[in-house]
Amino acid sequence: MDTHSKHLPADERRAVTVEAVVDLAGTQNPSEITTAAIAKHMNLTQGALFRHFPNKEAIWKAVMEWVAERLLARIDRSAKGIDSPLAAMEAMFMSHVEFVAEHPGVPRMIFGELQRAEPTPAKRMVQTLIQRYGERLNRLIEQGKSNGELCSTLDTDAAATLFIGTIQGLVMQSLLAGDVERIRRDAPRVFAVYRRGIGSEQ
Amino acid sequence: MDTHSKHLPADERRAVTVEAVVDLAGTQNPSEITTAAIAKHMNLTQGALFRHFPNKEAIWKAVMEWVAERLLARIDRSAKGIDSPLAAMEAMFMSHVEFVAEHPGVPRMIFGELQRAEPTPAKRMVQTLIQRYGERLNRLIEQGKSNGELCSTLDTDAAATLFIGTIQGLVMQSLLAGDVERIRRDAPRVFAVYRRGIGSEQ
DNA sequence: ATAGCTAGTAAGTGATTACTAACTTACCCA
DNA sequence: TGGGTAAGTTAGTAATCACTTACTAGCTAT
Repeated sequence: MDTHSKHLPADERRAVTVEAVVDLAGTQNPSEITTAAIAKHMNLTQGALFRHFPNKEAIWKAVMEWVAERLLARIDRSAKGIDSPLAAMEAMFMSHVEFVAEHPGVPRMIFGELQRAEPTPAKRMVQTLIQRYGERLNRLIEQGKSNGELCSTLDTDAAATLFIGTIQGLVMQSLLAGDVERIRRDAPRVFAVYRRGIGSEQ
Repeated sequence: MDTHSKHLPADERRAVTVEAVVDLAGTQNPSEITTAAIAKHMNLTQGALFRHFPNKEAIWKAVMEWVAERLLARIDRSAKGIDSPLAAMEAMFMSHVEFVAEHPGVPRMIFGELQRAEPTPAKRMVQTLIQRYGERLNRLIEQGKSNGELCSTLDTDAAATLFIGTIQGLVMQSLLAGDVERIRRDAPRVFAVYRRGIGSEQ
């Protein structure tokens, strides 16, 4: 695992770099992560980073690619084989929460990237990530409506916005309390309220 | 209004500074707002800022004080005289949304401040702001439960978390679309889903 | 009117930043 | 086994940052 070999092939070094950034974002403000801090965290000199990335922007792009890939794969896997759209949404929610609890830096990076004024490559990556996320949600919600599991008069877009906001609210609470674990504990209770808001039964 | 008088009394100059920061945060990443940018935006030299604030941290503290004061006053005023707890919550929600639409930089500053690692004065101010916000919500939700307007088995903390998350979700959507106006348009539809999640009737 | 003070300017300072360039080390294959 | 290359180190660079200092302009009270 943590082979103490210095010289790593370029692709491995890039992967390690991405993980270092994700790691650092878990404990400090993403916008304050310097290339020196990244290098130090992976026992490398700062200059060596620029053998593998043309500039810092490219590092952020790679990081957001990593996030988009892993998060979408995770929620897809969690919902796979679940027939009930509502149950699939719950599985997506919980696996998303689990992902965030494992990588607390992720929601910070996403939000931080979104509020950039300039359309950086990393920002565009985040935008397509959330767009794809939204597509999956919309599909499930529509299925649930025709299925009868979800309220037939439900506003699909509003429900999708609220789904993501629900997670965002959990993240804020964990930031407030300075306690990442809290997000795992609160997630089922908050999702229960959300489910009631979109469900048909009662 | 925009008196072109240079020399301003200290307290007025501080107020103008705070407004400049709130303004700038509406169009650029709060963590990238420099003292030079602040000064330029208010037609002042950068050095002059330090006549009125000991350091940049103090500027941020003043800004978050401004936000906390105005936001809490706004939601208090909106809910005042409304007997129904649920109606009061809706009024709070809409006035909060209105506040955010007027000052799009506010949620960015709040989130940005929250994810600071060090407990800066500004961060503490945000924490007490959200704490007070939460108290008001908890009170209303409890009232609504005993009142019969809200589901009697509702998880109060979860409902409060989701209330804030609902707004956070709207903010994310507006950041994604790069369209602040969107938040006003979507707010009623998203709140309707939330209301269904906490309400008793159906 | 002018002295005293407040507010503003201009030009710095050192620290920190992303990025570079010259040199060195380790790996791999002919 | 030695030569070429990929990867790492060291010591820079210019730019930018928050903050300071020496000086100046303007308001106000005696």
